[in-house]
Amino acid sequence: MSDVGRMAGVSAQTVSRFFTGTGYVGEETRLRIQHAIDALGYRPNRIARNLHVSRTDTIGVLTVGDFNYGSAQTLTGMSAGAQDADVALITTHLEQGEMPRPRQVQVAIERMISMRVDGIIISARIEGLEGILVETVRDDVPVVVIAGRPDTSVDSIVADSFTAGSLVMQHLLELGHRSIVYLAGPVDSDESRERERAYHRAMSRAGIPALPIVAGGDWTSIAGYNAGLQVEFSSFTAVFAGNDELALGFMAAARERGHSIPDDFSIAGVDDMPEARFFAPALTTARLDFSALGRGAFDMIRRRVDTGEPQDRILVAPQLVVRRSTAALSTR
Amino acid sequence: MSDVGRMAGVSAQTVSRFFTGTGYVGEETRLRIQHAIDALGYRPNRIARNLHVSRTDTIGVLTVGDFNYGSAQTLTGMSAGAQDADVALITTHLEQGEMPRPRQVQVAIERMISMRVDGIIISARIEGLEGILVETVRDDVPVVVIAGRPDTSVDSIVADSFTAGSLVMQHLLELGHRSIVYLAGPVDSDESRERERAYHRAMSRAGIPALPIVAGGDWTSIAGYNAGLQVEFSSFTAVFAGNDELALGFMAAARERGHSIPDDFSIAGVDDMPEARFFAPALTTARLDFSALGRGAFDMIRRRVDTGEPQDRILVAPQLVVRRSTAALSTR
DNA sequence: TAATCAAGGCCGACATCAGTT
DNA sequence: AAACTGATGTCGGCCTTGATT
Repeated sequence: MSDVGRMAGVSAQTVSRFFTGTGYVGEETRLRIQHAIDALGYRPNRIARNLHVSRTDTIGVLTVGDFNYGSAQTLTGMSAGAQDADVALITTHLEQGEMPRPRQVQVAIERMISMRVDGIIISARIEGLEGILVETVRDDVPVVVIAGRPDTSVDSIVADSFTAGSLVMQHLLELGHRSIVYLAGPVDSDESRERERAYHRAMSRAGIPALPIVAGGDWTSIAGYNAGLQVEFSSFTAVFAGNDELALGFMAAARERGHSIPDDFSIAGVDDMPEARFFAPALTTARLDFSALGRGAFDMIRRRVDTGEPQDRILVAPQLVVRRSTAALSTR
Repeated sequence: MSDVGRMAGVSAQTVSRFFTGTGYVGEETRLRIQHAIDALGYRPNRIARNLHVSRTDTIGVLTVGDFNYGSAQTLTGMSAGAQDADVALITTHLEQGEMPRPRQVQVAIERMISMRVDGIIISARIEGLEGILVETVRDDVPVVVIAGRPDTSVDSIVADSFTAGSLVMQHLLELGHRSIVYLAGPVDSDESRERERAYHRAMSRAGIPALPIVAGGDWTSIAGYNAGLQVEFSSFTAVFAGNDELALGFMAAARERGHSIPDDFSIAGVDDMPEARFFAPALTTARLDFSALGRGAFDMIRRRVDTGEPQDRILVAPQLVVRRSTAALSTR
């Protein structure tokens, strides 16, 4: 910076003013400085700046597990927000290994704080997160959590899985189905549990005994496929799948075993990933706008950073999309 | 830091040594310092550190366009590398809008350099990238590009689309197909063009006139679907789809129009996304290991940062996965 | 008085070198 | 000599104060 100043015949302080816009810089001086910057190929050092300034225009993002449609879209949404706000995202991605995850999370957060991020978005359900937050974050930095369960003390945003499940269940019930089974996602997923809760409530409200939950284990199509290989097809007429991928795998297994959809049973998922409408048959599903979710999370952390005030929990509303995989129960 | 020193009864300098591991710190002093750190909840400020140290342990990642299976997996791979190497990723995601993209890219790179990243990974084909690199990066920071065309002057890594295409074409030809059509991805995509090149070479080597390219427009299943609505089905017996998603959409359109696969025609894609094996029918495809691609890109930029030497271009090898969507040409 | 610019201190760490047991 | 520790200067900006036109 002093080089630039020297070349432009002014002090380094004036060059600083040139960049920050603080104080006055003469028109002619401004030109000379700009000229010197170009000539020298000078680039301001954000690090030095951030040492002084409290805000770094940087948000930390923590994600866990493989990117599926939902999490990738969520990240896209956050990135869009960051782009618009001219903020940099520092992303840390943790695998879902057997390693002591809480420790990893702690280390990751610790480093983000070390880098003086303005805020942190945690885009995953993490076991014992509250404890980590209390112990590690200690209000040093605002945190927004994208997670199913309303964590009491933290700002949070989430796709409304319960309503999504309710929409699907209502649809299946209206079609006349009574033997409905829930194909679950990961057991430790709030989203899956919320959808399951919707399942149970819908069943009990309809006065139908709930069927045993079919466990997928994770959100992948493979899990759905494996579930479909083991399940007893005579026990149900409709499947509520925790997400579209599970539904896809399940349908493939059903096909292999000689069952046709929706003639033999109906099936519906959650998410409405772009591929869902091209499944065979096209999948009925509850659409979730993950891009808006990510965007919302980013906006939320920003507001929190700006105002310092706690933010109201946000639920991203689902929308039922009816396609060919669900049909009225045939009276056979 | 000086607070910690004061509390532990030592100078700030000794505390610094405590963290960096440089020089000697007495056993007992070490304990006192650790104690003070815990008591004060002190966290070292990486920003201040980076002001001094040349390496920031930070890599910038630039991505463009929506996350599909490939790009999401690539990001996962890079993140895994970063996690292992204890490096932070600063990600910037640009939408594929009509905005003057080169300008956006330039701004994004400029900011990364301002943040003093150790290196930059550009995970996309970008129009006029070489110019931007020359003009903006100016050797200030190493760059690795994930892109289809061997950019002469830059380190690069890419999935071997040409071989992938060749594998698929060889498979289709061996099945007896001669009327094969290529369902293209984005016109400005090197990957799609490489696959198309493989198509043309395979056809000419087999002494068969190439059929007109069917344009998808982008990589999405919707593009494949639209193409499938317009195409003349009597003109081919096999389809080489630029990727799995295009194939999915195309199959859905074919189904709608009363064609069955692989009886009426065969189809194969590229990628082997996890869903591909559950398509109806299961999709033959050339598997690409995007996770390894991302991992390789990260390792490459690290080596470049460490050694300063140009890295050899890496091609990630594909692998043919034969499933039910392709069958021998029936002699009708 | 208003516009413009310079000097010096400081942010929080680290390197160097000198000093102490 | 070896193990340890402290003082000083520096990284590259920004802020405050004060001087100059």
